[in-house]
Amino acid sequence: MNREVIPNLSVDCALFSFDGNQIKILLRQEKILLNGKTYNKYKLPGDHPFMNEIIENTAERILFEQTGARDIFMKQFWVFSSLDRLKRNEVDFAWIKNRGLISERVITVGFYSFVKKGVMENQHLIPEATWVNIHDVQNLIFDHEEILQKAREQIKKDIEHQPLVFELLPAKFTLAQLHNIYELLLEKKLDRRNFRRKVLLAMPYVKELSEKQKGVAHKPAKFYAFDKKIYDKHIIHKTS
Amino acid sequence: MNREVIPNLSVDCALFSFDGNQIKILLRQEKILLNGKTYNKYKLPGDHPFMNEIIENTAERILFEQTGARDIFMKQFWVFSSLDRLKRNEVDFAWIKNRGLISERVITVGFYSFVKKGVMENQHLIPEATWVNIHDVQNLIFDHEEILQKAREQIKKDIEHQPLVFELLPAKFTLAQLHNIYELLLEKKLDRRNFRRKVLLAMPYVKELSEKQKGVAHKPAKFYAFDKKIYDKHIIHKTS
DNA sequence: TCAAAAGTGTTGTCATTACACCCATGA
DNA sequence: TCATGGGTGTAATGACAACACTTTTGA
Repeated sequence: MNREVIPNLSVDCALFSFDGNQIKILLRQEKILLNGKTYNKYKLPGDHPFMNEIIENTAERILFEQTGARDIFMKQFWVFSSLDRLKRNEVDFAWIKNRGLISERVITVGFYSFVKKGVMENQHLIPEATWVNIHDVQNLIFDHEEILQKAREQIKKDIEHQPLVFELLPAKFTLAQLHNIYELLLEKKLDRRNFRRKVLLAMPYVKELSEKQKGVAHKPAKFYAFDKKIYDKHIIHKTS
Repeated sequence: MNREVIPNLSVDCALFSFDGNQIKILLRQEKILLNGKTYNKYKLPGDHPFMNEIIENTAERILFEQTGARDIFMKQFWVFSSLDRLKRNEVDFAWIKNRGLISERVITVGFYSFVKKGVMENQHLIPEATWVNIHDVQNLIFDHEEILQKAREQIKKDIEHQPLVFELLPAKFTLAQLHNIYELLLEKKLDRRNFRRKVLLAMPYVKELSEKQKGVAHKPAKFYAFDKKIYDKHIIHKTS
C-alpha cells in the first residue's frame, strides 16, 4: 500500500462502548510538551487517509490500531473544516508540531462507531487508549469536544430508525440493558413498561431466547438477541 | 484571500429549485474533448476549497458563481471518497486532464441546497448552467449520479423534521404548492385533505395571508407564508 | 353550464402515554 | 423475610388513514 497520506484531510473516530451501565468513549491520552512543561490532553483517535484509501478504510484502520478489533460498526456523520481548529490553543498546536507538522490546515471527517464490550475484551487496547465514561470526558484537544457532541446528536437521530444499539450489546442481552442504552443515548427517561411493549411488538427481530440470567438476587431476566435476518425481511416489507 | 486550493478535497453542490410544478437540478453542461471527438456531459457544480476557506464558504462561492445569488440554503450531507470516482470513465477523466490535472485523488463533500425560483429570476445564470427536471437528469460525470441520489435520500429524511421546503417556495405560496413539493421530494402520494389538516394544525408557523390567487379558472386558493419567528418559538417549546 | 382545483368533516384504527401491582431470586 | 429488579395490563388520549361532496372562479 502507498503510505503517502492526504495532508489536508483526516478522519477522527468517536468510538462508543457500553459496559453494562454506562456509555464509554475511547480516548487517547496525549502528553504534550510545550516550553518545558508537560500537559495532559485527550484526543479522539484519528489519522490522515492514505492517498489510495477510502475514508471508511481509514476509519477501520484507526479503530483497529487502537483496539485490535475489526468489523466495528461505523458511520461518517460530519465534516469539520474550521480554519483554526488545530490552533485554538497553543498546547494543542504543540501536539501537531511535536509530531512533525504535516499541514496547519486539516479538514476532518467525523465518524462515530460502536463496539461491543465483549469484542474489546478479547483484544488488546493500546496503552495510550482509555475508555472514559461519557459524562467524565474533559480536556479534549482541538475541536474534539465539538466532534463528540455532534456525534451524540447524530446518534440520537439515527438510533430512532436503525437497529444500531445492538452493536453496543452482547449477542445475548436483557431488555433492561436495551432500555438502559436507549435512555443513555437519547438522554431521556423512557417508561419501562411502554418500552418493553414497544420492543416486543414493534421490533419482531428482537427474539426471546430460552436462557435466563443466573445468580442475580432478583427475578432473573430473559435474554434476547437481535436477529438480522428477521430485521432485513421486516424492513424490506416496511419500505415497499 | 489566499487562492491556493486544497488539491485532494472538493465540494460538489446539488442545487434544487421548484418551478411551480417540478423539481429542477442545476447542472453545468460540459463539452469534453477526447481524441478529437466532443462529448456532452453534465456535472454538478463544484470546486476545491481554498486553503483558508471553510467548506461551507466554498459551497457558497460555488452557488454564487453559478447563479449570482447569495444566502442560498445549503447543508453538507456526505463525503464521497471512492478511489476511482474521477476515472470510472475515460471521457470523464479527460475533463480533469483538459483543465489541468490538480490531483487524481479528490475526495468530495456533497452539499445539497435549495433556491427559490424568484431569487433565481433576478439573477444571471451563467451560460453553461441549466436547470434540468429531476426526472430528466442523465449523462452525469464522475459519481455525480450517486451524489445526487444520496442528496435526495438525505432530503427525504431532513424535510420530515425541518422546515426546509420553504426555501424552495416564494414568500407567498398556496397549500397546493406545498403539498406538491412534499409529494415530489418524498416521492409518494399524500392525501390532500390529511395533508392540509396536518399543516394547519401541526405547523402553526405556516400563516394564512389575506391575499388570494387571481385570474385562475377555478376557486382561488389562499396564500400562506412561512413565519420564522413563530417557528423558532414553537421549536424551542417542542425540544424543551 | 362546464371544467378545474379549492376547501371542508367524520369515523375507525393504531400508537403512545400514564400508571401500580405481583413475581422470582439470592442474601 | 426482605430487598431487588423482572414482568405484566388497562384505560385515555392523540395521531393518522381512508374517504366524497360542495364551492368558487374563468372560460
